[in-house]
Amino acid sequence: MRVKNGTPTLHDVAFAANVSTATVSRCLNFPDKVSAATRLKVSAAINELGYLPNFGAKVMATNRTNTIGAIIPTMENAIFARGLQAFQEELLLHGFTLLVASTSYRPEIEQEQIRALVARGADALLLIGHERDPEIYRFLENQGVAALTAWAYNSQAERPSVGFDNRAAMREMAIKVIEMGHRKLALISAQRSTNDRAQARHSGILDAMAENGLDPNDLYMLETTYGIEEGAQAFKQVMAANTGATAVFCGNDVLAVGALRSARELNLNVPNDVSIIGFDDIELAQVAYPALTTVHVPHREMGVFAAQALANLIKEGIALKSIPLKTKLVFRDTLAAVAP
Amino acid sequence: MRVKNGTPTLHDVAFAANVSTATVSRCLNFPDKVSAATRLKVSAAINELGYLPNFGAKVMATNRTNTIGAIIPTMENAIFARGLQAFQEELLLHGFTLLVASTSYRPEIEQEQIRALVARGADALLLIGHERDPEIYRFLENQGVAALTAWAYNSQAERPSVGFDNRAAMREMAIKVIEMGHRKLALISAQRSTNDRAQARHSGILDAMAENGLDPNDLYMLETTYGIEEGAQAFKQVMAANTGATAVFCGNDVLAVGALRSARELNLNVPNDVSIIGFDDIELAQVAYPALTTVHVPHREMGVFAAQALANLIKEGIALKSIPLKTKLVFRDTLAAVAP
DNA sequence: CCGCGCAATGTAAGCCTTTACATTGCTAAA
DNA sequence: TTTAGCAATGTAAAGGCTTACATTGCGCGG
Repeated sequence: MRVKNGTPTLHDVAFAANVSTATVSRCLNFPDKVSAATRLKVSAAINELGYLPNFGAKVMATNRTNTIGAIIPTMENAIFARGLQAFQEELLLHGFTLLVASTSYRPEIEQEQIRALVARGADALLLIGHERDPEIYRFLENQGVAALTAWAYNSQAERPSVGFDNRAAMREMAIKVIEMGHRKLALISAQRSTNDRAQARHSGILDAMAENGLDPNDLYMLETTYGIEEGAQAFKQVMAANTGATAVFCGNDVLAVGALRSARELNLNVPNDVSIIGFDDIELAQVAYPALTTVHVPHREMGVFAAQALANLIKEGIALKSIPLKTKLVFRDTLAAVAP
Repeated sequence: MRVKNGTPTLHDVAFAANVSTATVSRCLNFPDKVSAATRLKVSAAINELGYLPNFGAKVMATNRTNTIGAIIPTMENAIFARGLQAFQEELLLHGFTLLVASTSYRPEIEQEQIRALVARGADALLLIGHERDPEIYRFLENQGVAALTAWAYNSQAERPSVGFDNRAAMREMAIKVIEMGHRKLALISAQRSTNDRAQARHSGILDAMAENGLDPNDLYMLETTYGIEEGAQAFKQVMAANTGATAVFCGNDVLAVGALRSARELNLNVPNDVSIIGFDDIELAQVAYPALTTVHVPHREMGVFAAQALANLIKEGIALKSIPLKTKLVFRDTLAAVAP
């Protein structure tokens, strides 16, 4: 008997099982279209030969990779890592594999990455936030690749998204803070120009101020990049500015934890001298000392819903639709009523 | 002029540019094998048609996806998220895309995932730790898919790996601890049966004890799963056991942070009543209060080296070889000399 | 002015599956 | 017994790229 050299193909299996390639293919993809006897013969042959379908050929024939791409700023940020992990787990349940790319928060890079993942055959994409060059949406449409936005929800947005209303969430927190007697507020924000979540959170505070008789122009705002160190620096600047702020909002928990550290270094008591408020409720928030008051975001849920929506789209053709998720205020130890 | 309906193919581009498909292909893959004039014509045609190479066809023809798979326990663990992020960034520089799968620390699932990623056309794989059914290595070999192990380095291991010597690192830390007068030690470890890193760290402590006249049998050890809460529980058990331990090692920073919380709840002063030592040096370690003494692991470096090694293997055929990385003890505020 | 050698380009086979359509061989109704 | 209908299986085309090999045409040394 002649020994084949390369990896076995469908043909080899068909030959070994004494059936046609079509039958083998059916065994693999639609087992109940094949009689039990043949199925047995075929699987025996497959096992014996150690056959594994050729990925490229399969893609070529079906025009489908069963792969979904996600493009996030960075996995080092726990809020993305957590959501992405849930996304991946759910994807697996539906038979999809996850392709990951990251942008380091740089929009130009996101474009490149979108093209790269489409070129790599992603059946659909998960993106973060709405802010994006319209041209890239045209590109996706031309290529027939669906995209779902996550980590943000905006009822006005025309594109489907799974997420929460950053503006409403921050507004809710700000209202509480103002109710506790704080009149002078500050915000340490992420870069708003390239981050619609940061923009929305900022707007939320402004909303709350306006609704409660404070002048939104009085909000002392400062932008910085992501990181504990950056938050620490920013907090020092806020204090140095002598605005009399009694509550410092931070665009995310990481910045807040940095602020907390600076407060300790400046010998400021949190929350008695100054309140610090985070956003996201990642692990850090509980571990920080004092434990951080923050806005809880259902990251895992978001990942799961996103995966389900995308899987349903690809497998069943069910159109994407937006799914709003609820945030929750978490009061821990860094927010206190202002001293009378 | 007839308008084509579907997405444009190489043929269409060739026709539009009035050259052969081979020339277009060369333009894309070996631009300097083509004259400047043709290159121009061709790129004009590509732009006009909005041509994007068909992924499946390309894979089929080259038998290469330019995709590398990584299988990690979970992205929610910062040590993997950070390394994976660096891995992905470096991969991108070399023109590869990252496919991610996770195992939730379950070995059976890892097997499945390895097969899944190979079936999805991964050109090579990144795996965590050495512990693994030999059969799966045979499978990888048969499929011609290389695998590199990371997050662990073991000079005796026969497979190539990029990582650090967990045993030596923990031993070094334990020696310091013992030098500071600690005689009763405890360890809160991750599950050793499925985690060779946890095993190695345990052995490292045993080594240090034996070398310093302590009886290794006196180490009070307790295994638990990953999580702050789990660490907190475990710490309470350690204290309840009344072993008189003055230094509690933790298999990782997350467990250590949990232990720290429990210590606070038990009104134990860290480090005066009890020292707590972590491992990994993730962000949490600096943020914890008191800041955690721990072993710093170069996660990003590890990811970068792993990506380089794999890229070199696939593109240049340079064989993988093991790369040992250095850890560093980081002394912060949770370790103190034992009171005389 | 000839012809060699080389750079540029073209031709066409091959990569492996899926699947529309064709065929076969039954069962069961008439 | 005949045959319609159906389940099981087979045949072969299609899918779009890369690349070995063939061809063309030009420059340059002799």
